[in-house]
Amino acid sequence: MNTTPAHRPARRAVGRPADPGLATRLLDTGWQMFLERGVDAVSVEAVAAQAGVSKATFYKHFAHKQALFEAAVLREMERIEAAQQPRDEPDSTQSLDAQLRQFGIGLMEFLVSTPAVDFYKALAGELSRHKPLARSFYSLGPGRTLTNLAALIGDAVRKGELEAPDPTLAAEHLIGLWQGLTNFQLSLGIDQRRIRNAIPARVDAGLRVFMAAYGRVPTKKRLAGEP
Amino acid sequence: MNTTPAHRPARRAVGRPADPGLATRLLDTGWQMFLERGVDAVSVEAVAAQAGVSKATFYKHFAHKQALFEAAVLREMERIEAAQQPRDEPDSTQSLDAQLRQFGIGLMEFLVSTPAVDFYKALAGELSRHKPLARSFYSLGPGRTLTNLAALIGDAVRKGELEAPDPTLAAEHLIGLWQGLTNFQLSLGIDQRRIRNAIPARVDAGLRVFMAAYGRVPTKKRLAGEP
DNA sequence: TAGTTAACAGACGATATCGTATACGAATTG
DNA sequence: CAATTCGTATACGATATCGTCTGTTAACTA
Repeated sequence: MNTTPAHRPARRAVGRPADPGLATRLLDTGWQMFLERGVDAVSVEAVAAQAGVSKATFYKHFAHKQALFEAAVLREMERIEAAQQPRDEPDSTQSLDAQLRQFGIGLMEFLVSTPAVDFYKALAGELSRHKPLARSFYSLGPGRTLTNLAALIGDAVRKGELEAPDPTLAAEHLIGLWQGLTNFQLSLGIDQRRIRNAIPARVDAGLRVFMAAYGRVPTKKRLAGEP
Repeated sequence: MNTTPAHRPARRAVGRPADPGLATRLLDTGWQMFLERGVDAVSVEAVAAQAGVSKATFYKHFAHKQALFEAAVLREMERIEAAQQPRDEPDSTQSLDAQLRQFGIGLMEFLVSTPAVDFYKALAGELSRHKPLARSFYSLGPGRTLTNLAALIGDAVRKGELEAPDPTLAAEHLIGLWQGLTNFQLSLGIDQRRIRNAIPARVDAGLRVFMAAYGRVPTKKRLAGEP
């Protein structure tokens, strides 16, 4: 049965070896084209050509065009999940303020990043029809961020550093403060650069407002917007 | 030349009168189908059939399918603009708090409404490629709201009711507090109903945080989330 | 009633894309 | 070299949709 020894991982070493990067290349190319022109507007032939591959070869890797799209979405979701790991675990030796700041900067930098924006656009458009996918994206992305931040805030409350009866609501407030109207601007393709540059200031300003409301000691000294 | 008296508004009263609601009906039907299935996935024939009209008749009203889409977008933008008029002019005899509350409830109810959500989905998806349209939507919708709220806050600052060095930033903060993560939830089709029901509570909670930070007298008595 | 215009029904040619199928070239192992 | 597997090139049938066009009926005015 096996042409290879049983203790080795089964591998077919006969014949021309498969191009190892092909599937990835197709995913990359296809995803990018889908984002630029929309799924329906992109033909399989075009994707194949762009990836330097014949149409027949494409169909050896993906059964339908739709399969390519779904695979690309899944891969993108894995990336989003991976990007969340390091972001959401702030250095707990730091002060609360520094931890929140770090969280905010990580979050905003992620939200502004091209993959996130693109993914969100695609999702809002094509995938609001795929309810299950949309749900799992929410709990994997925004939902998870909310949970993590709420946990951080909850800890601070227990330590007496914050006063927040509902940590989840507080977390949502903080995220809202950071976000402002950037969600609109980003998904409409406006001012991406300016937003990116303003991230630290934006995070600080939001944090000051947050602390004024939720801080244990009312720290209303300097207001957001002034040195 | 004129078959009608010159002092009358020119009207062609000869022949079978055009169905007055037809263009509107086509716009309604088409827009709805576009939102449900996406522009490319909807055929002209399907739109015509759904509107109870033959394909030929469709083409007498719109040159292309694209023309229908663009016309529908423009109409939707006009609606959005119209919906803004009454919302953004709060009763100035009321207290600041009441005015802001009114503004927030109006805003959130609008954001949650189906037309707004649908339009936003469509825009993020299909129209992020139409830069000019996207820009004008932003300044007509979110941008305008921001301006109006900033003006309201600026007035309050001049009256000594608020302390906000940068009213626009303050306005963005307030909107962000109100919005929270609803933008994600809405455009992903999650929990629309729950969000709608929670609007007043959400607006109040956000407002309390806002006042704690920007209020002239630190009003940090009861925090958001507790009676 | 005659003239005129709106709308209908349906066929049409022109494309475009899908997914498949066929035959050939390329790379690798034994 | 022979066997084998990957990929290429390209043609193919099957749809599907586009936008047009023809001929007919409906509604209304003068």
